[in-house]
Amino acid sequence: MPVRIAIVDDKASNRSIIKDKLLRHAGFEICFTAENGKDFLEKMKDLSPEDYPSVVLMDLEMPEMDGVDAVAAGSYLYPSVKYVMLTIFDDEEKIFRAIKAGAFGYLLKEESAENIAGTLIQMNENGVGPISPGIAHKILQLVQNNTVSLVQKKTSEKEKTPFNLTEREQEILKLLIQGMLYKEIGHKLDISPNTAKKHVLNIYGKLHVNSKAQALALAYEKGLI
Amino acid sequence: MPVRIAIVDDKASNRSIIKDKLLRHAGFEICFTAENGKDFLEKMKDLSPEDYPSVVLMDLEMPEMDGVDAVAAGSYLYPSVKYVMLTIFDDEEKIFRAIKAGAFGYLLKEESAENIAGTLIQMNENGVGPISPGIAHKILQLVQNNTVSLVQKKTSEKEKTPFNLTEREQEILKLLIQGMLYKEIGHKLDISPNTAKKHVLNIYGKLHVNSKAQALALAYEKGLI
DNA sequence: AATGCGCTAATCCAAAGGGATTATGTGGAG
DNA sequence: CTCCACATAATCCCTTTGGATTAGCGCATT
Repeated sequence: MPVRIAIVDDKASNRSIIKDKLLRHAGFEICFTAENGKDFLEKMKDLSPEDYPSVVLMDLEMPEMDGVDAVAAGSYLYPSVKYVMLTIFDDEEKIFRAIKAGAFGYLLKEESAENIAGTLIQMNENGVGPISPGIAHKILQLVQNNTVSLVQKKTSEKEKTPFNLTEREQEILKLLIQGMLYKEIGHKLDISPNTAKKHVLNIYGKLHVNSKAQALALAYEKGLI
Repeated sequence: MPVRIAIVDDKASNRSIIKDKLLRHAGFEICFTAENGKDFLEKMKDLSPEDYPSVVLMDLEMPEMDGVDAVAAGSYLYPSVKYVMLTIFDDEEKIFRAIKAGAFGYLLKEESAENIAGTLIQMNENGVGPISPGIAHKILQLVQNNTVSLVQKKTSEKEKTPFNLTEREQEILKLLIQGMLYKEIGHKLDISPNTAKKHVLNIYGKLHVNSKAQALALAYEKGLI
């Protein structure tokens, strides 16, 4: 059966360009088009469930109601529908908000202009949300830049020891990070400063660094503090 | 110029399969291969910077040192190198940790088996990290499932000069934080190591600390990185 | 009993760091 | 013009590190 598509964009020219592209391929059926988020939701309300589109291509920037809000509402009201953002913007904030709102995919127009149909077919085959490489890269950067963080760890994760540091070594790394000297560490832990030093050097080996400063930098950067 | 590639995988068969695939295309040069993270880091240590690979294809599951740790250390020690995870696993936790550790791309072996070369070429052309659709989808789900949250970075407008450090001193503090020696700082800034040292000692005075480690700790704590 | 690993400890040596001080050149503020 | 802050540079002296090595002890696995 054909894939039922809805197109939401405030520019008539965009709507028709996309529509034409899709109709050149068999297997697509344009369900309806809308000019903005509000228009989309109203048109959805008039449909009976069997007439719902299975995919909505949604522009982000629109008057009346933008794509983020439309997806937020739509993914709640019609959770069976897949919402794919199709926009020229790659602003991190927008990407993040759209995804949080429930977007199933996120395509940059220029990246996929020639390939919307192919992308949608692929999506329909393997159930994986389409994401432009550029967007995926942006998301990856979001994660890397610590602008994003893992909130919950699910199961009782065995909390892997970073770099195979032993407990003692982690303990000593913590003191190292506080700027303590070997002798101070030794005194603090009631061991010889020589031993403290030995541990520290062992840590260097595991971290593949060769100075306190490098160890600290690595520890901070990788968050194994 | 050819793209210099290193391959890190514990299975010799995998290494040669990947190697063969790449060598069938012009424009790739296999820099070296390694059996695990430790092996990789050791081989890197023996290279001069001009011999560094520009891309490292890294398996995730390896004995001795796994891909996450290797990338964590590698992305710190050799930040110019791009690390692409190439694995059969798509566990969310692993994806997240690998990305946090500094992975530039993340490919599923089965998805890209026929297409590693193409993916790498694309990456080299547009500077965008390669990510398998399946992985991108997983990341998107991570964001959606509230397992991840946006951490608002607060950017203070006032741009306070921390601790009355001069511009030069801040510049030097940054290098200090990267774990550089006096002589390295001196070389980097084209000044005498003695001068570098003088600056560092002046910084200590202003920060009221008396060692690199303490300075770093304070710098990180106060966020004047 | 033997093996392996982690924690403890020590020693020697060379390199780097920390502290104090002195000195020169420059540019801006008074 | 002079004063002062800053960047530059050097020297002396002592402490701290980093690297390599050796070794005993306890504990768990085999």
